[in-house]
Amino acid sequence: MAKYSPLLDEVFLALADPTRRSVVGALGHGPATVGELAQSASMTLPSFMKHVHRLERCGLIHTAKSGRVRTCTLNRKRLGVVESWIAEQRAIWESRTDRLEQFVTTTKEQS
Amino acid sequence: MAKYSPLLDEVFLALADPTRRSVVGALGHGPATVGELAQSASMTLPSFMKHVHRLERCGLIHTAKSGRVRTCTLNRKRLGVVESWIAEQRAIWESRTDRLEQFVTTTKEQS
DNA sequence: AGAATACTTTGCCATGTGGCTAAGTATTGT
DNA sequence: ACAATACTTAGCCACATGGCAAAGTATTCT
Repeated sequence: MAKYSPLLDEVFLALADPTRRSVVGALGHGPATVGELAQSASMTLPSFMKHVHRLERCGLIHTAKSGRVRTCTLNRKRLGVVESWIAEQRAIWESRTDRLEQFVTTTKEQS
Repeated sequence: MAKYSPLLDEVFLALADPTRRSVVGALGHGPATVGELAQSASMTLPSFMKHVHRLERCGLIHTAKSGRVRTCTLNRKRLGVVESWIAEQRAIWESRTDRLEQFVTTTKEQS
């Protein structure tokens, strides 16, 4: 359980940048083109594209090119991996496997 | 709304590393010393300390030294900033401010 | 055809990240 | 006192990240 997950690495890393979180927020309202998003981020296109690529690579967004315009859409489900991880942590906290409990349990079993 | 949050940057970045997520997972069972944690991460202490510092800096864990031993404890509440951010995103999705809705609303107002 | 648009590719650069070894410091055990 | 333990500090290194400008490509407009 709780194996190493490259996907979690990528998703958390993607969200660790204000520009990218702001893109996620913007796309929450609906799809937008790379140009529109880059402009609102006041950043050059090449720089901005790196953020788009990173978001796309970990599946947080999807992009498609039509003519010369690339449109980005949010993949809402992908945030689920973060929620799942947090839920997993909660499960650990709530499980009766902490040290004190373990001691008590073991002691009981021995009696 | 949804201003730039250095705390979110730090928390997400802290969680974007398997070693650090594993520390969070381990501390979910209860406090542990730096030495114990470093050993289970099969990493030298200096390297491991960087992870500890990063986790502490963003408030995900708290550490205290007693004698020559430093003990780490998880700050469960800190994961709340991630949950809040995701909740905020959900709120955006569910708000009626997407493009189609905005168009409809604006059009109605104009009539 | 030629110009304008919207990316895309390339290459550069400063800084950050994550690992190590070696040496230093403060506690604790004998 | 001396040795062992548990960090801590300092310094090095390879690679990743995040920004830019300049030049290239594919569409669309006139």
